[in-house]
Amino acid sequence: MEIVIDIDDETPLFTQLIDQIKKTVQEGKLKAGDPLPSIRQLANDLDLNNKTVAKAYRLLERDEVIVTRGYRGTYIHKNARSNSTKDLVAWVNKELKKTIEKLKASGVTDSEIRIAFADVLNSGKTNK
Amino acid sequence: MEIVIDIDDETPLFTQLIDQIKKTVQEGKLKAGDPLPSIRQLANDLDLNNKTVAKAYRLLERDEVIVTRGYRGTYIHKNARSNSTKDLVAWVNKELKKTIEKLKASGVTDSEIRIAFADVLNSGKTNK
DNA sequence: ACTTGTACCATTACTTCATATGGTACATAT
DNA sequence: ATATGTACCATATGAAGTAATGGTACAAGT
Repeated sequence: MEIVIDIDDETPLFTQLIDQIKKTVQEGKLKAGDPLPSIRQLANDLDLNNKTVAKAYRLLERDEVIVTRGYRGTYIHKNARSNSTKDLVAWVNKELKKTIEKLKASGVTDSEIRIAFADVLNSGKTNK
Repeated sequence: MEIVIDIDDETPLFTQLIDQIKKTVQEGKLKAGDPLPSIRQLANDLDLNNKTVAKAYRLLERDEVIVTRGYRGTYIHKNARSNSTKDLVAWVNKELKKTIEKLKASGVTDSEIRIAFADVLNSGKTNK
C-alpha cells in the first residue's frame, strides 16, 4: 500500500486515510480478502495516532469496504470494490438539502433551523 | 401590556419577549389592530437593547402575529390570534427529526450528519 | 509474551454560531 | 424637531462540536 498523509492538507487525517484506501481498492491494488496492516502498525508507519487510524477503519467497516475480525486482523470486504464507489456523503447532503429547503421556503431562519437541528440530534443522547 | 423579562432565565431574551406577546394575544388582552409600543420604547421600558426587541418584532411579523408599518408604528395582525397558536418550532423539529432518523438508520454518524448539515446551510451563503 | 480490535478515561486547539450589546445612519413620515 | 422601522458597522461572551492526541485496560487468540 502506498498511503501518503499530508498534515498540511485541510482534509482531516482520517478522511485522507479513508479516501486513499478506497481509491486503492478501486484501482484493484487491494482485492477482496487481502489483509490490511493492523491499526497500531499503520499508525506507526504513517506517524499517526492509533485513534485516528481506528476511526478510519471503523468508518470503512461501516461502509463495508473492510472487515475486522478481532484478533485475526482486518481484511478487504468481499464487496469492497462496489462499496468503495458509493458516496454516502453525497446522499446525506442531498437528503438534508431537501428538508432544509422546505423549511426555508416557509420563512424559517437559518438560526432557527440550526437550533432545532441541534435539539433533535441531542435529544437522542439522553434517551438512549 | 405586562411583559416581564427575566435575565436569569436561560431562555433567550428575544424568545421571552415573543412568547409573552403571543400569550397576551392568546388571552385576548391584545386584539387585532391594537398598537404596540415602538421598538425603542419597549427596549427602554424593559431595559433591553434595541436590536433584541427588533429581532423579536421581526420574527413576530414573520409569524404574522404583528404588522409593522414603518413610521406609522407596529400593530397586532388581523389573524394574530390564530397565528399565535401555531408552533413553527415544533413543525421544524418534526421535519428535521424525520430526515435525521432516516440517515441514522443507514448507519450515518452524528458527526457526519452535523458536517453535512453545516455544508448545506452554508452553501446557500456563497451562492446568494 | 505478544498482537488483535476495542472501549474507556482524558486534554488541547480550533472553528462556528447564538445571543446580546453599542453606535451611526437612512428614508419616511408627523 | 421628532419618531418610525430598518440597515449597516462593530465587539464580547459563552456554548458546542471536530479533530487529534495520549494513556490504560480488556478479552480473545497466536
